[in-house]
Amino acid sequence: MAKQQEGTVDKIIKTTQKRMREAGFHGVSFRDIAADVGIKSASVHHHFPTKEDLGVAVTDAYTEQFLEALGDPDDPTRKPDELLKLYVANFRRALVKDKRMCLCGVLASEKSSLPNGVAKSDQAFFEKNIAWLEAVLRRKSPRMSPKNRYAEAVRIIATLEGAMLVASGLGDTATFDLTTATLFK
Amino acid sequence: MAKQQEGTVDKIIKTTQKRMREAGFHGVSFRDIAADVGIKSASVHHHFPTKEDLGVAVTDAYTEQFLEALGDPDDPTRKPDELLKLYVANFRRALVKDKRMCLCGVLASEKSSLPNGVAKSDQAFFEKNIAWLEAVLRRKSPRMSPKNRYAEAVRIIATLEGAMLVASGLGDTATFDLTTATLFK
DNA sequence: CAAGACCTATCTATCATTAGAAAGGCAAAT
DNA sequence: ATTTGCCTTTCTAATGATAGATAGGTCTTG
Repeated sequence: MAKQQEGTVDKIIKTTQKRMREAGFHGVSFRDIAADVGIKSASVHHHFPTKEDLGVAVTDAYTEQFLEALGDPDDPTRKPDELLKLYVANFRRALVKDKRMCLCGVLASEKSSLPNGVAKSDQAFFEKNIAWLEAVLRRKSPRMSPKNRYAEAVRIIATLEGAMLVASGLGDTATFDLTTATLFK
Repeated sequence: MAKQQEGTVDKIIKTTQKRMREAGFHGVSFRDIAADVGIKSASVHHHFPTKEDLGVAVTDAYTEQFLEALGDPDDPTRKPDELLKLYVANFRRALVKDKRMCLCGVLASEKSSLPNGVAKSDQAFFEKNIAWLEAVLRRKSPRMSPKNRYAEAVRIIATLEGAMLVASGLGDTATFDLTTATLFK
């Protein structure tokens, strides 16, 4: 049976993302992924020869999907404050709806043990998020210095990642709202 | 040769902590730990029969050591503001000096895949930290409501864990200072 | 028929875990 | 003081399960 399942690659990426957000890079195996998708592990290797390849693909897809949901930070039809609220809502959804940490947060916590390519893709997630936030802040507070803008952008993403982490550690997603309530003021 | 090495258990715990902070629970093996300590993996099992046992011991030891470094939050000879600065410094040291994430932050990010005992010990770390912060805040701002005190305590630890995570993701420890600079005001 | 997707089958390495033996320390019994 | 025996620690050796990865075949589609 060699049906070229239209979405096998997508299924693999989606399943891997889910599992890696639960167990980290080292807590996921080709066999588990294959079983979820309904194929054999050799078939996963056909699409992603090495685990590093798979990790990079999953991380990049996650980043792309995340940024796509945010949209253009310079879109003149949306106010900076709305965009920042959207940003928080995006993280909130990842935690409350998916019941899972941010993939790139999980990977960041085990970064020094990741294959090079995965570590690089993970870093790109943070850099792109910071760039998006800086763009919004440039519109919101044009007089803020670039240095302070960068610091504020980092502070926002750090607070959100931290809120997810602690909510996860406490096993209580309500903690996220408690933490992020005072993010902007 | 059956020399009862005085500190074998301590060495195992220390080595495991170091490795788990780099690679997470699933990224660590009995063999690696044994090799670091200079014994065989069977000997590690003698002290910690299962990986869950080892994980619990390491997490509890980390928590105890962490809280010990903080000291009594109600010590009248130390001002609340000093204690909060000490708290930040404690996290900073973990990141900058050890060049590693907080152990319990790493474990929190893969919590849903942890053995029950480890997940429980990890949660205890956060609860005890929050209790310590609440105690300090009770002295610093006696008129603050218990609910707000809790929220503020969670916000503090979340910001610190998030700052570590993002600093790790960016591969730049300076990010930690940038993020935590405006923690109190 | 050529290419892509998936398979069976297998490899080697590593995983956590266990059984059983050797070796040394310690203390009661001699 | 020496012997006896237990306790702890560590070892060798092996278990079955699982890891990532590969070779080569089969089927389907274009």
